[in-house]
Amino acid sequence: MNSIFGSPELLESLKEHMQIEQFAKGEIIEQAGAVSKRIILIKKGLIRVFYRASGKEICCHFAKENEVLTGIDSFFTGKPTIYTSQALETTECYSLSKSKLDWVFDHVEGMDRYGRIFMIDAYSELVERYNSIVSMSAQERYDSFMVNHSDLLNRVPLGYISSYLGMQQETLSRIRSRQN
Amino acid sequence: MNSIFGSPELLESLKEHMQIEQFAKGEIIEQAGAVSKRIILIKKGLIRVFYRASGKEICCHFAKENEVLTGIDSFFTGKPTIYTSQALETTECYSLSKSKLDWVFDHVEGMDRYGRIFMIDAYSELVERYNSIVSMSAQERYDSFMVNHSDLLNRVPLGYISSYLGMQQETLSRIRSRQN
DNA sequence: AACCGTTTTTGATCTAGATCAAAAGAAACC
DNA sequence: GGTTTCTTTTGATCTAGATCAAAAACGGTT
Repeated sequence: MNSIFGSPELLESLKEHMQIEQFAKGEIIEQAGAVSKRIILIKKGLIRVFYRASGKEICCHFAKENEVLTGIDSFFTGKPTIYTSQALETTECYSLSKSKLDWVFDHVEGMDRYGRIFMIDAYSELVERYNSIVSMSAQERYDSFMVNHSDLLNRVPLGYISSYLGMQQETLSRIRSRQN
Repeated sequence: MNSIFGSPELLESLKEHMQIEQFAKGEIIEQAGAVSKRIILIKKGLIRVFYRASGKEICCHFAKENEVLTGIDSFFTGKPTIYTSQALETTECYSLSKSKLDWVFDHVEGMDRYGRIFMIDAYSELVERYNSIVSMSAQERYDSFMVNHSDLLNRVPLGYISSYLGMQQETLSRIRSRQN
């Protein structure tokens, strides 16, 4: 999921143009309403991405070390994002500004292709989440989360995970307890 | 949603390399399990895309005239698709084989960029559907479908629409009747 | 260790939408 | 026009998960 930075060698050379940013636990990295202006590669830490719908915060993504984070809806389209991202732990990132990335897209051979492939990956991931919510029960969604992201269970408050899984916190708690 | 073919001029020149294909009502265009081998631009008609989950057919997409259809999961990755596409009306298409499109990606300047943008559009659309299923009631999903796709209501059997909207056919029927 | 705020669990009740079943309408076919 | 088959509607019942409410558990802080 970090193929947007192309090959490992390309990533190394891009790092020269990237800034290191630090975020404290709880700090807002990007606020809903703004235009996403940087792409982030997480070195260490954990971020949640959420949006508001009918008065509630809905968590739609977690990103941890070695993963790439960007408001795809906004970063590539230039429209204001509906997503807020927040550090859940002390987090250290490499960040690349949009203007620099645009420069890279325009000047580095093959970069558009990496971008296209990055989007295909993101799309496939979303398709899976969509299907899981349409055709799986709360229990099944929890099971599948445990298979793919069991490490997050101890790093993320339950309420964020439950909203990510599309259920109430109480429901998740009950599922978890009847599991032993 | 047909930006994958680039500019209107590019589309015109691509049409020379495309075949015209006809499908009868009910005909299967691409079967689940196969590798998607062509991209289709619909000239006239209507197609549904569905997959099987827990014994049921779930409709995940409709495509009509002037829209582009491809198994994104398979066409770009080369893996077998889980989707079946079927003509719901007599349908006429332009079709471009994967090998030709790959050639285009390799030889036509700027094509990867169109591909990337096509993916961004597809992604945005999916995000909206995902959010609607997570945070909207059956009634609200129906309302929003009516705003965006009211024309399909008379062209598509109710059962396909209900599965597209993530509800039972009976539920959709009831919603529709209490509307007057 | 006692206090306070946050997170998680447990209990009781409610409801949107599923499921099961059958009737009513439409189309398609001879 | 009547019979068969497919589609939609209507009715009765059931259930997963939501909601409301309160108790327990878990940190931090002083």
